[in-house]
Amino acid sequence: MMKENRTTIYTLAEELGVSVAAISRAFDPNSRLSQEKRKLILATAKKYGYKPNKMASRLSMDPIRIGVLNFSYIKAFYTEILEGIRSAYENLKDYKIECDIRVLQRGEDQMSDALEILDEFLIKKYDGVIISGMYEECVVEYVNKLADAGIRVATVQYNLPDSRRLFSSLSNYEVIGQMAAQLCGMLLRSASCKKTVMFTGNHASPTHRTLIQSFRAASAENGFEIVDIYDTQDRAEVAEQMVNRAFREHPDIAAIYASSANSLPICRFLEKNGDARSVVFVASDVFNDLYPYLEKGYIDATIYQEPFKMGYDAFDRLFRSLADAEEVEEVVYSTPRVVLSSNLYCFR
Amino acid sequence: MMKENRTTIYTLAEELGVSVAAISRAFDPNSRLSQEKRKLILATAKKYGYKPNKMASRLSMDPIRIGVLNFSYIKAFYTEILEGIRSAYENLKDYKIECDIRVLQRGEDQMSDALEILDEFLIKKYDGVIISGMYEECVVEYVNKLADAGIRVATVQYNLPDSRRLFSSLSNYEVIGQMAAQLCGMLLRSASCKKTVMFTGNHASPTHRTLIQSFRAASAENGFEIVDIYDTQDRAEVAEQMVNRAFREHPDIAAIYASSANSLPICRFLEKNGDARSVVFVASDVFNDLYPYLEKGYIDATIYQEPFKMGYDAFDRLFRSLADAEEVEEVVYSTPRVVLSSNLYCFR
DNA sequence: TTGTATGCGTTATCAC
DNA sequence: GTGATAACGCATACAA
Repeated sequence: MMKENRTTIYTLAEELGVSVAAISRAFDPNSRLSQEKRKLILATAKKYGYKPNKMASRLSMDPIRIGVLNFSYIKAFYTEILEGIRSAYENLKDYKIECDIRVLQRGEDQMSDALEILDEFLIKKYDGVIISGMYEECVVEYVNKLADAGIRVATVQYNLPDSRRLFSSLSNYEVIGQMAAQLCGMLLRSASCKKTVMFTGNHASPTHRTLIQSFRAASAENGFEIVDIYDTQDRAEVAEQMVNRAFREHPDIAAIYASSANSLPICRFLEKNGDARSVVFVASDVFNDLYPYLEKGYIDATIYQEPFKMGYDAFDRLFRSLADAEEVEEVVYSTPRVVLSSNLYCFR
Repeated sequence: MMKENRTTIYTLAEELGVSVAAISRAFDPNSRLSQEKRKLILATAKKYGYKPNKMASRLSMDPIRIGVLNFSYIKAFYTEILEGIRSAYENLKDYKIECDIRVLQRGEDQMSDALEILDEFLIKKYDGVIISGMYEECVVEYVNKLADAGIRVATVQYNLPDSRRLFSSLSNYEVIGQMAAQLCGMLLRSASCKKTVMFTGNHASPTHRTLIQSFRAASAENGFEIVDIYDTQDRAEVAEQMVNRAFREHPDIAAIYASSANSLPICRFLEKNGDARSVVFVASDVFNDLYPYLEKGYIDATIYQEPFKMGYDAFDRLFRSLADAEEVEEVVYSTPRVVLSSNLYCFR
């Protein structure tokens, strides 16, 4: 077995007749080192194909401390985001990361509790903070306080573009709206009546505003007409009322797009109405209670945001930004998936 | 700033009055250590939530050496697989991995060249080997030789279930066939004529046999009829002949499913024939030349296998199996995606 | 600015 | 079986 020829700082130091410290410093832009020496080192490093081993380097450094605040809206959805964050942490923790995860629930906990936690993260001088599920204006100020202290903030699911967060990990709602429209169009292709209604979540959230706009814009080119849009306010009772009202006001509905996870009341309505099976129905998200309706054909397709991936990406990129000083794009999007009964099996 | 309280082997060693070596050994099942001591150590480790740092441990061990052999069939597809493998390597190389990647091309290189490389991997006593794009019977023997030498073998894209490979990273062709059928059914929903033809790649490969079977099985429940299946032999000229023949033999074709990446000749045919735009067309894979046909609407949907992910998963899991002695499922599937013109943008 | 020495968390080698 | 101790590849406090 041949002796391995790994090139390390020692190899380079010897080769160039400098100290290992010099080699090490050459790769840290904040480290003082003469221009020429740095240049020389970096050049020969490239020649040897040498890259510092992040593992070994992190080993001799202070741990990176990351705080996570999850203010859950729809529980299942945010659970998946959290699982993504945890999974990324699990994959990266050998790099000496400490992770402080706090989970609050809208309804049970108050916004003030959430903001208090952000202040706690500030006091503890964490290196990075991930905020998920918060879009309210009042959060901006807290994010900026963190940023002022040199703490890098990532947001998940909501953008907070007016804050000084480092980046956001988001669903691409513009694309989702277009996909929903195209699916409706495809399913209505040879249909005679193409009247379509949309059921949204809470109109107040930026999410649904984008979805409405995008779905509406794409309706024409996909050859159908949106006759009405109903706000379910993300509450089951309201959704139930709305679906009844919709079919009363438009008895000849040909297609439905539900842009929120609040689609079960609609499913139940369709199930009760015998011939409603022929109504085209495009839903959102993937969760347990939805499965039977996809399998029975009440739902034709649902669009999945992959919240796990959103959480994973947020943690992963925040770490890389912290550890490698890697540049991060301001927004990273998850790629929405079309889920049908035929591939549902892959998601359960 | 508080002093950090990381628990390490030293913490535990001190706590239990044993040496750090003992702690280390406790986590290696092959290491000799008295039963009671091991038990005690493992118990208190759990109490402290201690897990050995894989990073630091790999640092003091010999590098893990992995050989990769890519025998490309469709170039674009295998390039993506390779990129996935490279990306996983990039993410994991801090764990002291050495990676020897060999790329051959069917047509230019011979099977014997490929097998020779496997023998070279054997002689070099690599720890793991990844084989991608090889399904022929003769490969089995070589895989088994590697396995005999204690080398763990993973295959990508083809299964080789009769060999003693450790696991395979595959597309789920059964699901893909069902998805294609459901998409055809959806697009034909209100159509009067539902005659469908299928164009496959090389019938010889296990891939297309599965796809045909799965697509055929799902056609009935999706309400359409398969009137013919044409083998394009994965060659453009043949595909061109076949599509001409298909429309000659069945002038009233309502839908087409092309299960191989060899779908461009079909696109061109449809483009030439004025009213062919109304023919339902479900294609396979995502690559540059396909974009315009999706955008113009000749292709309604294409099913993407995410070869990048297949390569990534293969490398990632092989490493974990090697480094952590983690159990690996025998088969890991990528999750096929539905790509439409509306979300095509996410893939280019 | 530059070099020396030490530590990071773990395994391997060698003694006992 | 068990315990010291030298690596592993790198960053940094400290000294020069």
